[in-house]
Amino acid sequence: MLDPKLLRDSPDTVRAAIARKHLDVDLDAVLALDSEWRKQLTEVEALRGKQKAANTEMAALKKGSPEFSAKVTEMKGVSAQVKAAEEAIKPLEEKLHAAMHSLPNIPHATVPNGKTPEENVVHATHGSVEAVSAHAMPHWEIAGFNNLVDFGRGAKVTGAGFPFYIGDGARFVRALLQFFIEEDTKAGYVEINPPIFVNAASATATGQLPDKEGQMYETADKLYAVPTAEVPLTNFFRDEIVEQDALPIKRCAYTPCFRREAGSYGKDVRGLNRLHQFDKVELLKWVHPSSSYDELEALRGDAERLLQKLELPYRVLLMCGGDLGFAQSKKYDLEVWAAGQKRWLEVSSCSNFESFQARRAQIRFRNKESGKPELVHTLNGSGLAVPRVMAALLENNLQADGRVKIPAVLVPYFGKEYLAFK
RNA sequence: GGAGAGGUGGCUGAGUGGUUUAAAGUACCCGCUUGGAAAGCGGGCGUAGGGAAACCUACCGGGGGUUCGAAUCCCCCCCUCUCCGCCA
Repeated sequence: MLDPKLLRDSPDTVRAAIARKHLDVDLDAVLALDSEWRKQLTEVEALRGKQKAANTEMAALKKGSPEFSAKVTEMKGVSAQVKAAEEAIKPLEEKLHAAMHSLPNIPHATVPNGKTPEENVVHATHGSVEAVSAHAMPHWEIAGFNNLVDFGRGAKVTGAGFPFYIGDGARFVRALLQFFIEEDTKAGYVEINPPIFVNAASATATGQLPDKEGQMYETADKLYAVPTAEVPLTNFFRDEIVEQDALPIKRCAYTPCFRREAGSYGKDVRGLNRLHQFDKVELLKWVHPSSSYDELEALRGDAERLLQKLELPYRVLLMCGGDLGFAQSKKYDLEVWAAGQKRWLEVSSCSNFESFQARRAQIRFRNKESGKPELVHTLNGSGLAVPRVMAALLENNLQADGRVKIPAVLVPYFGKEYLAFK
C-alpha cells in the first residue's frame, strides 16, 4: 500500500507510477473518495465529542432527576445521529481501503520504461551459452528421466504437476537444497523453518489476498498452503516494531511451494518447468530505508553466486515498468540457460518493495534519533528454486554416456560425481 | 476434542456501567540536586487517524450487540495457561 499522504500531497507522482506500470486506475476517483471520507470523518468525530462531553456532565447529575432524564432524551437523538453517520461512513471506508490497495508501488528512477517482457533490459550475462550444448536435450527427453522424476504416478496419487522424485532424483533435490541453505547461511541469512500453511491475515499482508486467491490451495480450516516462503517469513514481524540496531535482518527458509497455476498450458510447462508443488529456498531482508537499494544489489549478488558456483550460464534481467510486479519498486530476474530446451528459465526474482509491503503488514523500526516508529523496507529473492536449476543441470551437464556430471561444488552434498538415470 | 482459568501500555498491575483524560509502580529520557553518582524532587514518556494549528477522535486479544454512555454487561471467534482424552 502507498502512503496516503503521498497520494494527497503529490498525486502526479502516483499518476506517473501508474503510467509507467501500464496499469489502468482511476486516480481521481480515489482522490475524491479520500476527500469525502475525511469530510465525513470530521462529522462523526464531532458527534462523538458531543457524546463524551454529555457523558461527563451526566456523571455529575443525580440519576433519575428531571435534568438527567432530559439529558438522556436529548442524547438519544445524538446517539441516533452517531449511528447513522457511522453507517454512512462504513461503506465509504471500505471503498477507500480497496481503492488504496489498487494503487501500485512507485517504480524506482532506475527502472527502464517499457510495457512487455521483451522490453526488459539484459543487465548482465554470465558464462557461455555455446559451451554447454554438446549433448544437451530437453530434460524430459533424456533416456530414463521418468525413473528419476515420475509424473505419471504423481498424477495418479495427487494430480498433474505433483511428481515423485525417486532415487538419484530425490537425492539431487536434497543435495541442491542443502547446498543452497549452507551457502545462504554463510552469506549471513539466518535459517528459518516456517509453517507452510498461513492464515488469511498473513496472506493478505503479503498481497496474495484478496486478488490472487485462486492461485493458492485452501484448506477446510481456511488456511492457505504457502505459494512461497516469502509469505510466512515476511509475516514473522507483522504488526511489530523492531529496534533500529537490529537492522538489517537477513533470513532464509526452505519450504515446498504450492501454486495452482490455473490456466497454464503448453510447452512452457513441460517437465520440471512449471509444477504445482516445488522446493525453493527464499531470501528475506528487513532493512533501513536508506540502504535498501544497496541491499538489493547485495541480494542479487547472493543469488548469483549460487549459479556461479554451480557453473550455470545465466543472465540478469532488469524488469521494465510494465513487467514489474504491482508491489515492487525494482526487480531483477535471474534466468539460467537450459541448453536442451534452448531457453532461459527464471530461477530467482530479487525485488525491493521499499515500504509497500511493510505498510500493509505494519512492520516498523524505532528511529533512534526521533524515537518514532518508521516503516522498514523489505526485499526478497529466491536462493534458489530447485526444479528449474535441476532441469538446467540435467540438460547442460548431460554426457555422451547418458549420465549427468555433478558440479564440483555439489559433489559433497550429492555424494558422487555422476547422476545416472536408472 | 472436553472442562476450567485468563488476555489492560516496553514490563508489573488497579479498574464490575458515568471526573478514566486507563490509576499506581517500574523501565527509559530531560532538569534540579551533587566533586561525581545513587537516592530524592519536578517534568516528559503508547499506537494510529483527522486538522495549518490549538486541538479533536479512535484503540484495554478480534468482531458484533445492549445502553444516553462499555475496559466493565451479552453473543461469536482467536490465543495463552492448568487438568483430562488422543497422539508422532
